Amino acid sequence: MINERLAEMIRVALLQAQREERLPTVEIPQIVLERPREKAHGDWATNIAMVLAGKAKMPPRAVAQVIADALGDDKYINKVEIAGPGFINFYLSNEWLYEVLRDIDREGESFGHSTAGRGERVQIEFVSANPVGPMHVGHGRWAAVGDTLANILTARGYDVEREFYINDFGNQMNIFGKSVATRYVQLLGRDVPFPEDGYQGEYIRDIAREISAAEGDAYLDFAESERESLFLERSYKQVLEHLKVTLEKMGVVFDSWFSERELHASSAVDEAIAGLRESGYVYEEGGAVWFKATAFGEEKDRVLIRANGEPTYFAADIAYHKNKLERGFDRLINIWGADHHGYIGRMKAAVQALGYPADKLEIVIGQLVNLMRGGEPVRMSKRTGEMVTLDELLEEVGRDAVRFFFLMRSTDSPLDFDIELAKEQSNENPVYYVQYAHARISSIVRFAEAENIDLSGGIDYRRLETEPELDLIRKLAEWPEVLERAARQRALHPLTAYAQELAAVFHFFYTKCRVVTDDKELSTARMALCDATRTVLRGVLTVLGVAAPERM
RNA sequence: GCGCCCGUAGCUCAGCUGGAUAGAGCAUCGGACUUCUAAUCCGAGGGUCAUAGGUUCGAAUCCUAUCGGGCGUGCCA
Repeated sequence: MINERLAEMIRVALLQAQREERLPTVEIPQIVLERPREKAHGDWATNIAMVLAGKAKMPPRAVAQVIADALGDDKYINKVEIAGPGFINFYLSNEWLYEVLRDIDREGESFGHSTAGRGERVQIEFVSANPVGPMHVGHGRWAAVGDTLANILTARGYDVEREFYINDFGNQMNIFGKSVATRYVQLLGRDVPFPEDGYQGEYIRDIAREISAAEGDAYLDFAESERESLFLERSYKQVLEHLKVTLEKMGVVFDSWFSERELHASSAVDEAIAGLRESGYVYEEGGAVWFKATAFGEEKDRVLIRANGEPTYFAADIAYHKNKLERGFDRLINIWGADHHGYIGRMKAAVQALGYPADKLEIVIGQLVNLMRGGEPVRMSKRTGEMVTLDELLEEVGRDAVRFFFLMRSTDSPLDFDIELAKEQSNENPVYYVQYAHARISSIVRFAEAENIDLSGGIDYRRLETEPELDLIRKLAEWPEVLERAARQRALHPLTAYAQELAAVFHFFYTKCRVVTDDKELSTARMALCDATRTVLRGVLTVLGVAAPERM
């Protein structure tokens, strides 16, 4: 990228200046290039002169002057300027901008992608909702975040796998079976109390109703425990299928579904504990089996097997992570809700106890979604029965807006999602703003083609020379940097921000520059610019999982 | 109590490893369609960056303290 090229030029200039003794021979720090906020300050700027001034015992501007004098000519640099307290500002030539358009034309939607990940195997585990009911809105956020993170890491050259960990073991499953069974019995007229900790949601009744509609009272005289376990299996399957359908509506497809039950069934949990015991990180106390998390700087040790002989969720999770690590991934990324953040330390401790470096496991913590309806908070608990499900949200707001909204905010800040607002605002929605830019370009391209303007006969990019045109190309040129940074920081909201910026710059260009004119050469060049913009816009929308409509 | 995250415009939020005059959207007000999509564009108002110190050429950004908010701190999952 051009900033790397500039940094290298500066480094060469510094070395030369030092050789010529115009600068004292001090160690050269990392050369940082940044985009100035003010357009008047050029395309790129560096503060290197100010950083060096102290060590060199020279005024910053004098250092800057020496560096500027030592810089060689470059066809992509128009002008170098010293400004303010000692910034060196670089103004790029239009030739460089035209080169960007050629890159986009050559690379298509993969413009901005790279091979930086070198095929490293990354597994992202996300959503992992308990299969005891429909997904709530928070799950939708993890789905969007995990899927898009997977998309951008793929674009950066990583070999990414999406996995859903099914928590289909333990107490909440039993309660689930008991809830359905009770509703079934009630439905058939028996006055039995609903379990105090049972799931209140209407969907429990729906499942019970389906069973009774299909098979009547066939299960009425079963022993309670038998009925419950039968209904549990049946309902579990149904809910799992439903999860997949909902995720598909979100545009999320998992490569792998991993069942917690399998761990227990295959004695993987016992083996994991045995392994830790061999390494000396397990002891017994008070009838329970403990993991020595304190050996890794944790505040306290954690129970693996309760005094009643039941393994904890943590024990299963250790076995799960052991399994993942043994599958040969170079890196594991888990996306967890903020309510799990106290869990990170002990999980990383466990990873180390298993003999792996702690940073092999990376946890992306996301704050939760506060669902609102007309300004009133809506409770999200599975037990209230009145929650708004992800399905309903998708139904009301639509997949594109849902995904875009979930990705718009920094993952580690809580998200207020007001359903009424999202519906009312649908025409003012940022997602429509971006999609409209795409549709508008498509319309222009259709019109231009009808006017016999085509790009196959060669394009003279030099005809693009006004500020709205050049600004648009500059914005296109940012995409690789945006993608790189988002992937590195595991942050998605810069992607939606960029999509909006690109759309805005295009809309401005549209009002200033007519594409189809009497000047065929100019029309062709502008058409090429529209085409490049559309290509990049598609690339952005693709990683976001949002549609790029041809018409609106 | 301790740990993590957070406090920026009326509202919702950006602000990258410290940089030049703190930004965007919404909302408010005022303009722009005989011409490729007005779901668009242009302009205006709106800020003690929670508070107080510190670090330095330079702080919304780093450090400390205080105030305020969220989450966690299970032999739950």
